[in-house]
Amino acid sequence: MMIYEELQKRNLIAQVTDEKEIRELVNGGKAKFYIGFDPTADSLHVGHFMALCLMKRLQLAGNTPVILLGGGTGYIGDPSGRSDLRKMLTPETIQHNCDCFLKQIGNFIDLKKAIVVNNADWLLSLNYVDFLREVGAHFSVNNMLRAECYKQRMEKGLTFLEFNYMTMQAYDFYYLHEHYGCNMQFGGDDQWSNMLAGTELIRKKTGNDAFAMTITLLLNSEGKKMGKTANGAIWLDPSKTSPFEFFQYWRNIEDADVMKCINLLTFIPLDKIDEMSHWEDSRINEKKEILAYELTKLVHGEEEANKVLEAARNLFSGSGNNENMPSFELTSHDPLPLADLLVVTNLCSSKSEARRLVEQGGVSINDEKKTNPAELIQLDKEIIIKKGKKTFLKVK
RNA sequence: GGAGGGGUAGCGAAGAGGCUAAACGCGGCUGACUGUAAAUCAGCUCCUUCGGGUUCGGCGGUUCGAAUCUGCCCCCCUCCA
Repeated sequence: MMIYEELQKRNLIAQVTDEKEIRELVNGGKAKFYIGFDPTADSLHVGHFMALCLMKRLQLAGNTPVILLGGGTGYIGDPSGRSDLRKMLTPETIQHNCDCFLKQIGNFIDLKKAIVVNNADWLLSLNYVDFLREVGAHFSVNNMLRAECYKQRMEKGLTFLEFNYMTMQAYDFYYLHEHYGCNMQFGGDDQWSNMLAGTELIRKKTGNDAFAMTITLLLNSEGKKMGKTANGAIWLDPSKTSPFEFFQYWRNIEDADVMKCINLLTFIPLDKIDEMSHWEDSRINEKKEILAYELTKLVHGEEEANKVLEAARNLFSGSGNNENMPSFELTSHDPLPLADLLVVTNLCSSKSEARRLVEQGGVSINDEKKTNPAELIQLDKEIIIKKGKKTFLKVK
């Protein structure tokens, strides 16, 4: 099966500008495609992960990826899909975030066979009046305001700064087209208007065709964005989201979302996926485990995935082996009241919360339920704290 | 620049001088039931040394007492220019 058909089968493709042309380019390995990553945080998240997987799939099929770090667009902030103004980032933060991104991207993509660029290199030195004449003249404000990404903001307020984001992204595409022969752009479905602006700009300025394709947004069965928890995004950086947490996130997704995620996110061959979709309902947990394992392997490596899988199995089917359980190292081993211990180990964010949790019977230590938040806990040897049904922590 | 309407907990939204750490809904957490799922049911949901402390865009003022009244400032929305 050709790569384009595989992407289709996996439901990865949301929208395309020209299906026939894109199919030919991609299947023939002739696509030089770019995906932009704006440095909004110091780690990539699951949304980026999908884009990177797509990049990897296309790279394996012989196409050339162009990784665009948004060192310049990070100064503006994309209003798409946002209900409020993004916080302005300092130049130092932007640089730091770009560095973090590139390091993580290198874990997925063979950078030797890819082109890495940073739009700071051409955006930051633009001359305002020149830019308005060269690029601004090709944009219709009337059309821009009709774009979905701005419509949402027309009520809540949109700054001129953000309004220009689309022109920047379009210019990126044009620049990459001119200097690197880039003929295609991929991105999240919320980027559609920005991407179209790019293909139009290229056509107007050069008469050439360029193409755009968006990736399906990862939504759960309730239509909400996946890859987020109450505590924020699921990060790919192990120091921000531990491999165990990462694994558990996928292990705990709803039944209705399992096959969709396997399709969209894993590299499991389609015939195997087809077979899995015919498994009996009773094997649903097996599917979840495969999903969690495969993704952990992709993001954190096979060794780590094996450890985490084993840790999860031991914890939930209770063989007693806790070697790979998430752990926390104390700096002091003096006895602590239980509530304080929960705060110190980051299991609770305040003592009040800790106290409530204990009083509601949500905490046990070494399998013994604790109900007194003031109880002094001896810490001279290793203990295992269980919070709720699913959170385990080895404290040493 | 002018006129009007707003800013209350993670979000939505009541409250219009003391009975308010602030109704209600969503979300989140814990417990029960389960399959580490969903649905359902029950409890919890600012911090605390459990005495109290700090909150309703910000800084002042009035008052015994302010989320509520008041002055200025910031931000958002609608209309006018």
